[in-house]
Amino acid sequence: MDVVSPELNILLPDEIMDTEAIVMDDDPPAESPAASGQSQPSADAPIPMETDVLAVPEIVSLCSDAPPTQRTQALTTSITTDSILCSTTSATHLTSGGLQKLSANHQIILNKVASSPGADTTRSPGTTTITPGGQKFMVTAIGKSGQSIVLQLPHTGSKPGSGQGEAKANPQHFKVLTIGGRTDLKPVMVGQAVSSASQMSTLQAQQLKTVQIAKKTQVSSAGPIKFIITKAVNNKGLTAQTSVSNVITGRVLSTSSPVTPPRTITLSETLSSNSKIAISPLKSPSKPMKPVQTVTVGGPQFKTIFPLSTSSNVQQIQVPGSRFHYVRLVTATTGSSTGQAGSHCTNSSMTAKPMVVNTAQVRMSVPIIPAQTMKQVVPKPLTSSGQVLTTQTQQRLIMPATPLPQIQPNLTNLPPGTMLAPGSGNMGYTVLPAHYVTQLQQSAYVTLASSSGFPTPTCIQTQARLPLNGLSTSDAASRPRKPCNCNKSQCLKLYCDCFANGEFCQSCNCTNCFNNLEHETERAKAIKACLDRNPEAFKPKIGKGKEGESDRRHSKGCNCKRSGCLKNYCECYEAKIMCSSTCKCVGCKNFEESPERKTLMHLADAAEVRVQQQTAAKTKLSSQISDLFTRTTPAITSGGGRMPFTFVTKEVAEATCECLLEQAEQAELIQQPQATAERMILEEFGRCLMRIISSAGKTDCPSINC
DNA sequence: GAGTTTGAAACT
DNA sequence: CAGTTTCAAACTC
Repeated sequence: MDVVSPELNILLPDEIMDTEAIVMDDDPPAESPAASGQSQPSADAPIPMETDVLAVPEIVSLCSDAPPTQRTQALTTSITTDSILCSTTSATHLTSGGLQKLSANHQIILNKVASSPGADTTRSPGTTTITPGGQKFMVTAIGKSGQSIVLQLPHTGSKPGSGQGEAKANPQHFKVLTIGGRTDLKPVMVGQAVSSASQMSTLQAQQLKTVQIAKKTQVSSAGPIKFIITKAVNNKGLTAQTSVSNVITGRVLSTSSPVTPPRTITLSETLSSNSKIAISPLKSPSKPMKPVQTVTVGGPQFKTIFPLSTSSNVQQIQVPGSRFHYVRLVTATTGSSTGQAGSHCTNSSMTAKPMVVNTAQVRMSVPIIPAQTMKQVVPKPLTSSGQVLTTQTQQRLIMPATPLPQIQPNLTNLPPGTMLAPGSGNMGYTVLPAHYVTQLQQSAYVTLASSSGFPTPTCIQTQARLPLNGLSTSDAASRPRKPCNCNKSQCLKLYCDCFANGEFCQSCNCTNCFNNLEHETERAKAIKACLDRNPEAFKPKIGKGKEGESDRRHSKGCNCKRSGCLKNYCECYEAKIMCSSTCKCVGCKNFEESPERKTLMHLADAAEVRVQQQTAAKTKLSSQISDLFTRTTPAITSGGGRMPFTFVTKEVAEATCECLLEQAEQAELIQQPQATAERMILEEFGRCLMRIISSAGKTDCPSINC
């Protein structure tokens, strides 16, 4: 997968440097006559915006692809807010047409049409459509209390051959669409989808697809509408959810009149079978959100890329108990400010939820940090005045529209999972390590799961990682990160293992460390410098060898001269691989038939065996000691007994010594050899011990009689 | 723990 | 590209 999909790039040129969001409503004219009445793009505003409150109820409809006779129930709700923020994680390429099918099995077209009640919500161009077979779509309005919208897709027969089998495998496949900013997400089920709250548990257990649209209280009609749809799509349950998610930000058409053109939000994507979508409200009306603007681009390198931000809108966040730095990404805004940085994301249950998408084609990940769970350490103002703007937030764009000559050519060479976040540096990006993403996601999941009243079974997910310098994903994830000890490199050169592995320094012993978010500018520059020197600087050094060769081999090969490639100085040896033809080492002994290597291996094996034996012995000894202590404890507690050392009193010791001396005198008296004398003494000592032990539990003061 | 060795990375 | 320097990890004592 391309880092920047061509479809996405189509949208980028006008977006890259401004704060406009991606329009998600421009269906192809041929297919969307309903959308033809939308705000017409202009030179100044190529992307229609929707900013005004609708005076007329809007119809949010979800229609299936089924024939008109199988129309989806359309629920009507009055939407009082003008902007919608959604975030979506998906493998979808957002096209200008707003639709790109990746699979026929799961297609979701979410369409919001501003029209009077009763407007035709059937499957017509520009209407929301969900077409997985037998899936139900639940829409919940959270912008207004009690205005939950539940849309249910009729359990129509799936299109022949388009995932029908999958639909059968998961006959109850729900999708929840929530509109508004209400925090207490309690979807109301209508129709045959789910009729009671008690059924939500069932819903959770099943494949749940939730599309939740957070609506912002309408403050102004001038600003662009934020529209982020967040969807987490899992593949085949909760296990092995290696995925990448994509957040697509866009705008809703702006309407300034009650008689507005149809407002259409079209989100199209293809979901894998058994996929799940977890959508979250991103803000509440009372607390304007900070749009977490993230764009993830997945691919072989599992990149997560955050869009360029012209302002320093990265807020560093320190999560107590976490050894990772977190960063909150906040979009620049143009409206008034509240000065409440970091307090706008109010819905912890669904806000800033890392979404994981797993599709057959791409893997993307977008961690969106729940603001409430994080302690902001170094809030970075969105504006020069340090104020956080809360109105007319402008959604930034996902990916640069035009190629970034500085970064983009090297995007594929960043460390696995590298995330480019808006930064204040010259590059405008902050490269976040892969582990940050995972850790951040996991942390967010846990937080969300614990704090959310909304079902979150889909949130407990894990993210597989790509190999990290030859380590398997599990190894890379589980291995204890070795703290670095850098002094002069500021941890911004490849000397630093943390930096080289794409990690931030954390709990390291380094001095003058710049490998953290506090020095994002320097770090970004350093990364760029490294990539300039070597475009593959952050690629795993240990990769697959050529066909017929060893599975693992050093990409560059080592250059050892003195170590014989049998010490950890050698990167090949360190990676437990043998040197290959790519190595330029001298006196290499790290090859298959090398006797030195075999000897070393044997020694290593022997050492390992010894370690295991020692460990076993220690374990056994500890167990015995524990057992001994356990046996003596009852005597101590129940019989008023004493610890063993308490009855080896001074008197007892003196008596014992007297016995031993007497025994020695006797041996000397009978002129026994020294060896015999020693044996007699030791035997006497043994008898003394036996008497001490035997009398310990009987009397308070054991007597020693020779 | 201090000092040495080593080789990758960085620099020229 | 090659030689040199810098650097931090590995290693030794």
